[in-house]
Order: sequence, then C-alpha cells, then structure tokens
Amino acid sequence: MRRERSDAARNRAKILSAAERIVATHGVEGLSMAEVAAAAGVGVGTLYRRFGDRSGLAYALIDRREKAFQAAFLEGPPPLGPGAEPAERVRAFLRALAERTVEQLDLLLMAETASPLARFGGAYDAYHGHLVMLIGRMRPEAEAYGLADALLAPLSAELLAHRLRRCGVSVERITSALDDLVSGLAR
Amino acid sequence: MRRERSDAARNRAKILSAAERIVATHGVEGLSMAEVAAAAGVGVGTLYRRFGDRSGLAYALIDRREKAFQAAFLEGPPPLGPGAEPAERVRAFLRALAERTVEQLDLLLMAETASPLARFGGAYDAYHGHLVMLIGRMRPEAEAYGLADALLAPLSAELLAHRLRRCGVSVERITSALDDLVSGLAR
DNA sequence: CCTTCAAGTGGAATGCGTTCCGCTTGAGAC
DNA sequence: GTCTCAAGCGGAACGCATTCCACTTGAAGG
Repeated sequence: MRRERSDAARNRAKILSAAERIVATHGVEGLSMAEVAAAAGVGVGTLYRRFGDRSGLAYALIDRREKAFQAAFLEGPPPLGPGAEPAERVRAFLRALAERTVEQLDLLLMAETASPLARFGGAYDAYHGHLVMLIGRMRPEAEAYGLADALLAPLSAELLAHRLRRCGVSVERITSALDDLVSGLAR
Repeated sequence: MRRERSDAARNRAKILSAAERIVATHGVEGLSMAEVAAAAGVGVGTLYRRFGDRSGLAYALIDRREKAFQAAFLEGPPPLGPGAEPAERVRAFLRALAERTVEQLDLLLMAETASPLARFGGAYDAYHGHLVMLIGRMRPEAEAYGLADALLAPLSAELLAHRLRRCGVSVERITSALDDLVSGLAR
C-alpha cells in the first residue's frame, strides 16, 4: 500500500489536534464526529476515511501512550522489560497496565462502547501474548493461555470503571489482589 | 410503587413475544426498536416506558433463564447449590455460567454494546457476591474480592465471543483453565 | 354511574453515527 | 509542462436509538 498523500497527512493531524482540544475542554461526551469534523475544518467523510469509525478515532488518540507502553514492557528497563524475574515482570506489567487504563479510562470506555470487539485483536492480544510468554517461563506446565485471561480481563476499562467509580474500590486493592494471584502461581 | 396497569402488562407481553419472534427469524441484528414496536402493534414510546432502552429489552429477553440460573446456584441441588464442597461449587458455577453465556451470546453482546455498564450492578454483582462467599469458605485469608473478578471477568460475553469465534478456542478449554485456577486456590 | 388523575400511549421530532457519491487534487509518468 | 487517475474530500442523506409531549384510559373513590 502506497504512502499517505500529503493533504491526507495534514488532515489527520488537524483532526487529531481538534479531537484532543475537544476532549480537553468538553470531555469525552463532547467528542461527536460532526463536532470534530467542524472543529478540524474538514467533512465528516474525511474522519471516516482516516479513522474508520468513532472507536478508531478514540484508539488513535490513545495510541501515542499505548506505543510507549508496549515498548516499555517489550524492551524497556526492568522490572517491566527483560532482565527481571518473570513473576516480577508480570506484577509490574499488571500494575502499569492498570495505571494506564485508569489514566485513559474515559477514552477507553468510549472506544469499547462504540465497537466492543475492536480491542481484541489489537492491544489486548499483545498483552495476552506477553503474559503467556512470562507465565510459560514461570511455570511451563501451567495453562498459560487461560491464566493470562484471568489476569487481564479484570483490568478491562468497564470493570475497572465499575469498581473504582461505583464500588469505591482503590486501584491499589485491585492490583494487589492480582499480585497475590501471581505470587500463588510463582510458588 | 403501584402494580402495573392491566393494559401495560398486556403490552409488555406483546412486546416480549414480538421481540422473541424477531430474534428467532432475523437474529439479533434485526432487533430494532421500531421493528419490535411495529411487530407488537404499539408505539416506540411504549417500548421505552416498559424497558428503558435497547439493552433493557435484551436483558428482559434473557431474564427468564437468568432467574432459573440464579435459583440453581443459590438454592438448587449440589454441586451447583448448597451441600457440595466450596471448591466444587465454584467449578460447577463457572462451568454453568460459561454455558449460559454461550447460549445467549448474541443477546448478551447486544445488551453490553448498547449500555456497557448495565451488566454490573445487575447479574455480575450477584455472581461476584456468590463467588466471594464461596472463596471465603475455601480460604478465609484470601483476597476473595479480587479473586472473584479474576474468575468472572474471563467469562464476559465479549471475551468469550473473541476466544470462541475468532481464536477457535473451545469452551471446555476455557472452563478447564479456570478449574485449574480454582484447584490452585483450594490447595 | 360519574369523576378524577396518575399511568400509559403513540408517533413525530431530534441527535448522532455512518454511508454514499459526485467532485477535486496530489503526484508520478512521459 | 501536461496528462492521468487513484486517493482524497465534503456534506447531504440515511437508519436507528432515544426523547418529548399532547392525548387516552384503567381503576379507585364517592
């Protein structure tokens, strides 16, 4: 596939900065496609050509931090990156993921609402693969595939939002429960 | 709150049977509010008065089986109901939940898409409470609250749909991985 | 019966995500 | 420089969930 045309790249940038501005001033609720298009000075058709749909736009807004996060656990310094013990890496990963999810909670909720299965096949599978690898090193005989889901699924934006906002549970409590679970596996 | 008026009850029944008919013939995608209203011979306003929104209608369709399921694990015969060992009850519960979720997968996906936080505060919390109770009996010192989420979250309709339909994983594999996790806890 | 009125009703109106399609333009080929 | 055309563009049109509100009615009290 050919490289993006220069006017298209310019529009992509205009759209993203308009969207960021809108989120900053009116929150995620204010992020309607027509609104963003108007603020960016383009037609709505252009938004859809560039980002596919509403959730695609949301993921694009999330993307920069996401890339940094993936780089950190794949090749960054320990305890997140290679070099530390597998169990420690798993704990560090889950804590970092929880933190990142909370930071971007509104955008993630919006993205998942707009298109609920989009997160699988994207970031989720990358996290899952990473955990399967680490769990395999901790306990080669374990059912790493299912265990990885048991560690990841409780950190979905939706469940996290519920626990934090409606049950008044702290992130620390959630991550420390997962820590316990990992320690149980490591033994 | 007063009892439902007789015409209202009649309309509720008409709407539910129309909705069931539509799901049976055109699948969940065909279940639009206008469609259901027309098939039931009522106005859309009536649908909203009775069921709140699209996801409310979906949960109403799920409800009958849901009630039977809740009765089964709360007061039915072992191993699901009281009488069996806690660990065995947890395993039976998770297997039954997975089965029920798969059976109603399309409706559940639709309901969660339409209003993603609605499932918490409803059935999810009931399941969670049940598991917290059982885990507390298995291991009083454990972080039952977080563990319950780690057992439940992997059975969300969305993750299950992904694993079954896109990854080709079987339900048996998913539930047996959870079985292992529970056995690890029971030790 | 008759009166009263909260509960219930229907369907037009609204808002928003998404699609469609005829027009425009960047950029490679000659 | 000019030709060509795939890529890109804008915004009208569409479908669908949801809201709104003026009208109707079941049923309780007198």
